[in-house]
Amino acid sequence: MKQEVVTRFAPSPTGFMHVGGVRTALFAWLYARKQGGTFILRIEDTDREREVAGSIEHIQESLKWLGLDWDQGPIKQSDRLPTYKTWAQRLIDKGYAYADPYTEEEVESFRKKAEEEKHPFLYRNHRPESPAAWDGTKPLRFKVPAIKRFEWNDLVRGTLSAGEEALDDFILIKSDGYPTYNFAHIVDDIEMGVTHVMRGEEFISSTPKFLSLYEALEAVPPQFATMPVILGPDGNKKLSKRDGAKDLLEYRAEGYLPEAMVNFLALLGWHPEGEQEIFSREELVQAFSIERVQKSGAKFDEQKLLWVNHEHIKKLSEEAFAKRLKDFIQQEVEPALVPLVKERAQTLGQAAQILKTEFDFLSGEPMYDKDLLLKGAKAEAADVQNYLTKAVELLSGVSDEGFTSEAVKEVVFPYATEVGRASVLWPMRIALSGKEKSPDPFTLAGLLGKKTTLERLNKALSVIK
RNA sequence: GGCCCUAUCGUCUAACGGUUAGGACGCCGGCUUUUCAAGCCGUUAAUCCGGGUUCGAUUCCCGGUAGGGUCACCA
Repeated sequence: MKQEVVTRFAPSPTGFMHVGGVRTALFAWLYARKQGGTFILRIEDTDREREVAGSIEHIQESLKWLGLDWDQGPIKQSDRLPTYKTWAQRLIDKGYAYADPYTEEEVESFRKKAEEEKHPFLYRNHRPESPAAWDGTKPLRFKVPAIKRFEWNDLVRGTLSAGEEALDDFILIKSDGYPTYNFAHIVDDIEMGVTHVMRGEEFISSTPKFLSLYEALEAVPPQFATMPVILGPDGNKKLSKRDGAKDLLEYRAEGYLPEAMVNFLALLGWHPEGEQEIFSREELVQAFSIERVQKSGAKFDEQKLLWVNHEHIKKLSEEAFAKRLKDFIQQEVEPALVPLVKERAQTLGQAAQILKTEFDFLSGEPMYDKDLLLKGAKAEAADVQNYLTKAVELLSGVSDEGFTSEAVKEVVFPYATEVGRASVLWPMRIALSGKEKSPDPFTLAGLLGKKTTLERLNKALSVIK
């Protein structure tokens, strides 16, 4: 009988969605979807101090943006306190849990001493001989049943192991009545039937504790798949908020496409067979496999993210891109400009910027600068004047209705080629756009129409004089 | 300090004992109907070091080195 795959994403509500967490969520989601399994969203809100209001909405919005839908949840651990108490009681009954008799200060002094002696701190060295019954005012600690070496399989790393030092009597229930992560996540994974746990490297060293707890609870542990870390752009440090890591939704605000983000994140620490780089969400689901997840950490390279994003923009139809851009800038976009912006902008943010600063030639009255008009022209002012005059003359011969960019090109281009392209086309382009950077003069003329085109050319002529 | 993990171009990665070590991003250069963008073509660039095993190691083993993780009433 094949067991159905169940994965989960279990963030804590800190108000910040870092890309590392998102990538872990993505892999868990990809695997669940690929296997036709279940993906659970669970909120690990057992630390009341760190909880930030609105986090749960923030998490859900982030996942929705990326298109990572969940089948169950959000399940809040804070709603399940009685459950953890029940499971804790089982451990107490079996003699695998006891009340911690020490004060926080006392434990702290043990820790300090161990640190000074350069030994790892192990609470179990201070295990009380006959602890009082747990009344809920003191932390409840797990009594590790057997101090031994652990070895287990990781779907990404292969066989992993740890010595006895990794085992300790950790806290199950805090003195405020809330369970710790160490306890709650295991109870939940058991109750929710989680089969595959995707998680960060930082949990490798605590795995023996988890395994020990599974044994005490007589439950079968899930499969573990350790994800590689995502590192900051400089150095080898983990990408963190402190080093300027952005919240996921900041990328949305900058105009990245969710499918591009998913594509980029999937390729950070995973690679399918073959040399394809651009994938749709569905293609990723098809191609995904845990076996091809990378072991070593990967740097988050925004340059490549930009490229991936641009590739996805290029894949969009003009209509689709126009719709996204409109939604992004919250205003209508001149249809004629859409294809021009689409090939230039790597993000919707860039598109908005280009529209505002470079492609405003349709509306505004260009300001002319003689130096700029002549800058790229490989001819004297007097010659340029002659060329433009001739261009005006040629364009006057084109009918109003037939004044398309193709028609403009047809009459101007041969002439420009004859006398020197740059000498005609550069000043013409500047005359029409007023900008050093712009689309080509034919496109501009077609967009502006005959009347405006001629007006602008004449005005430029008067400036050159 | 203990325990643990990792190691191919600057970056993301391919090559699961035999390749001129491949691709992509970026960089640089060139081409294309002027600028910018796009497009096309091309150049540069890597197996951390030392031992084994083997006819043959990027690949397997051991040891270094480097980087990282962890040792919370945080997750």
